[in-house]
Amino acid sequence: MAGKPKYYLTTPIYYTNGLPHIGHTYSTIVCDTIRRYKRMLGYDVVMTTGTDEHGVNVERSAKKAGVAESEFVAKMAGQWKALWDELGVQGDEFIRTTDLKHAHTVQWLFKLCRENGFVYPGHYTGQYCIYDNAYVDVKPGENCPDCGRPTETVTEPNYFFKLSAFQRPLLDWYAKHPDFIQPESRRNEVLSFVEGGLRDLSITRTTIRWGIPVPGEEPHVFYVWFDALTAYLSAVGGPNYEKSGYWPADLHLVGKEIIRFHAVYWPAFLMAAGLPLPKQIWAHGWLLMDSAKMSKSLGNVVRPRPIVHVLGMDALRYYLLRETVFGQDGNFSYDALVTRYNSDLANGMGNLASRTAAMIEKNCSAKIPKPGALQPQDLALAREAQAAIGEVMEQYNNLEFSRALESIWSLISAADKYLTVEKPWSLGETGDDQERRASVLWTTAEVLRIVTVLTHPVLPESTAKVWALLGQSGAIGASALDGLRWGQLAPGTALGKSQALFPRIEKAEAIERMEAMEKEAQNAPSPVVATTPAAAPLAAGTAAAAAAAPAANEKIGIEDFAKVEMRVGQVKTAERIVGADKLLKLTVDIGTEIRQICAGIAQFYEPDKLVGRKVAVVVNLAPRKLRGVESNGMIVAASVGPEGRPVLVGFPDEDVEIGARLK
RNA sequence: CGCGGGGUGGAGCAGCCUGGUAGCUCGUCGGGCUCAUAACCCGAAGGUCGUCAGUUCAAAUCUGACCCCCGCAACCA
Repeated sequence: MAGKPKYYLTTPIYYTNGLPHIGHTYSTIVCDTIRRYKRMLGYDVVMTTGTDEHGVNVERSAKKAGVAESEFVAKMAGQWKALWDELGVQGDEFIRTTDLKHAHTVQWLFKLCRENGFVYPGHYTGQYCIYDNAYVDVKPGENCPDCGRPTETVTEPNYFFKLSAFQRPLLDWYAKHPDFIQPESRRNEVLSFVEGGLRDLSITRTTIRWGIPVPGEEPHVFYVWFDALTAYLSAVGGPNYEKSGYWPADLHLVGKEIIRFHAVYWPAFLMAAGLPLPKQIWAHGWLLMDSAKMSKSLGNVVRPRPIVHVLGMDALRYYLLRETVFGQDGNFSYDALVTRYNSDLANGMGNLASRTAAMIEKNCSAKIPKPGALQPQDLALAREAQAAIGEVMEQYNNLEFSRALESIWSLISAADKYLTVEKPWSLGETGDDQERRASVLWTTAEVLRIVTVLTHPVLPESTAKVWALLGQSGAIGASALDGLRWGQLAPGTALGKSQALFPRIEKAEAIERMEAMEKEAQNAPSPVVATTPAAAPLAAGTAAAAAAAPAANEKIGIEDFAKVEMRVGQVKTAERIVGADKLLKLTVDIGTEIRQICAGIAQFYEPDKLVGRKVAVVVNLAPRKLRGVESNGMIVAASVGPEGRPVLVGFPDEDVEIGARLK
C-alpha cells in the first residue's frame, strides 16, 4: 500500500428520512465507477458514503413510528447499506452521523473554529410551530405549512459561524483553483452567490434534541450542515486525518441542489479551522422522470430495486452513465432503459462476446489462437483499439462517462464490422485458411479483451464474466489500466465457460415486470421490497411507511370516517386571487355560517359559473392561509387524469338542502 | 423581475465554451450475411438546428430581444 498514491472521494451523506430512489442511486453509482477506475489505475482509493441521521425530521418520524431515534436511524441506515450492497457498490467507509467518531470530529472542528475566533454566540429568530417543534419558513402571523396551526415568533440563543469573514478568502481560493467547482455553470452560480455577500450562519440549536451536543454548552446541539458536511472528514480519521493520509478529499460528488453547501460552507468551515480543503466539488444534474408515462399507475418515484431484479445492476449502471451527459440533467424512462439494454448490452457487447467465443470454441479447440502474420486490416483494427484506450482514459479522467462509453461502443461496432468483412466462418481447412482464421479470431478476441477492461468500471459484474470467458486469470478489477495496450492476449489460453451475458428481453414484458415490482413495493406495509431476500427486514410501521401516504387498500373503520365532517354548501361568491393561477377564493354558505374557502380549481372553473352551485365541503378542516388568503374548509372534487384535473362533486338527482351532512 | 433545465430529421439525445461539410442511438424502408443473444453488416428516406434581429467572409455554435415546454418553490386543505 505504501507507494500507491491515495485518492479519496465521497458521495453525499444521505438524509435518512426516506429510502433511496434513482437519484441517490445515480450519485452513488457514479462515485463507485470513479472509484473502480482509479483503483484500476493503481490508486489506493477510499470512497465514503453514509447517512445523515440527525435533526427534527428524524425526531418526528421516530416518534410517529413509536420507536427511539437511535433505533429508527439504525434501521434506516441498514436499509441504505443493504441497497448499496445489492447494487454492487463498494463503499469503503460507511459513515453515520450518529457514529461516536463523527460526534468527536464535529466537536473538534467546532473547537478549532471557536479558538480561531470564527464562532460567536447570538440569537436566531424565526417562526416556530410549537406543535411540530420546528422552525417553519413563513412570515410572522402565518400558520404552520405542515399542520396549519398558528406559529410563534421564537428567539433562541445559538452559535454563529462567521461566514461573512470568508467572502474574500473563498473568492481567492476559487480564483487560484479554477477547477475547484465543476462543471463551470455551477462554478459561476457559486461565484455570483459569494460575490453577493455572505451572511453569518447559525450552526447550533437549542430547540432540537436529536443532535450532537455542543460540549459544555448544553442544550445546544449542532445544526444540519456543520454536522453533516463534517462526516467526510470523520470517515477518514477525523482529528487524526493526517495519520490516515486520505484528507484532503480529492472529490466530493454532489447533486446540484447542494452545491452551495459544499462549495461555500464546507471550505469556509475548514479554512476557519485551519484544515486543508478538498480538491474538487463536482455537481451532477438531476434525473427527471418521464412522468407522463409513469404517473398513471405508479406515482413518480423510481426505485432501483425493480430494475436490478429484472435487468441486472450493470444495466442500470450502464443506462445512467450512458444516457445522460454527466453534469447535465437527464431523463429516466423504463422504455429507454430497456432499449439501451437490448441494443447496446445484448446486441452489442453480449453478442460480440458470444460470437467470438463460439467461433474460437468450434475452430480453435476453445483456446485463444496463435495469430499468423497480421494483414493491414488487422492492424487497422489494432490501431483503432489502441487509440480507443487513450481516448477512453482521457474521457474517464474528465468524468465524461457517456463519451467514454460511446468510444468503447464504436470499437465494438468496428469489431463487428471487421468480422463481417473477414468472414472467418467461411474460411476452409487449408493451412493458409486456418492461419488466417486464427489471426482474425485472435484479433477479435483481443479487441474484446480491451473492451472488457475499459468497460469494467461501469459494468463490474458482466465484465468479470467476459474476463473469465477469455480465460484471463486474476480479478479484472485489479488489472492495471495504465498498462493496458494492444497485443497482450496470450495465445493458447483456454476459454472459460460460455454464458449469456445480457439475455435479450422483450421490452413490454420487462417494463411490466419492473412496474409490477415497483407497485408491489409501494403497497407493501414495510418499505422493504418483499422480493428482496438480501435486505434486512424492517418492522412495519416505521417512519418511512408512516410518512408515505397510506396504501390504497388499507381499510379504515367508520369511526375514522366520522371524523371528517362534510356538508352541502352553496357558493355565494367566487373570484380569482391575484398572482395565483390555480386558486379561487370562494365564499360558501354551509347552512350555519358562510365560510371563506380557497380551492385550487381556477384553471378549470370560471368563477362566475360557480356562483349558486351546490358543492360538497369539508367543514372541520383546520384553517390555513393559501397565498395569503385564509381558507376555512375544503371543496371536495374528483381528481381526474394524470394531471389531476379537479371535477367538482355535484347533486344532480335531487335538490339537497344547504348544510346537509354527507355520510 | 423566485431558482434551475431545455427547444437540433418520427422518438430520445450529442454538438454550442474553442464559429467553417449537422452527428449518435432507437424507429422506418431496401439490400447483404448466416459465426452469434431473430444477432451482425451495408445503403436510403427524413432536419429552414424555437422566432426575430445583430456581429462575421462564414452562426446550431457569439450578442440582444421575444415565444414555448419541463422540474423545484409558491397556489391545488
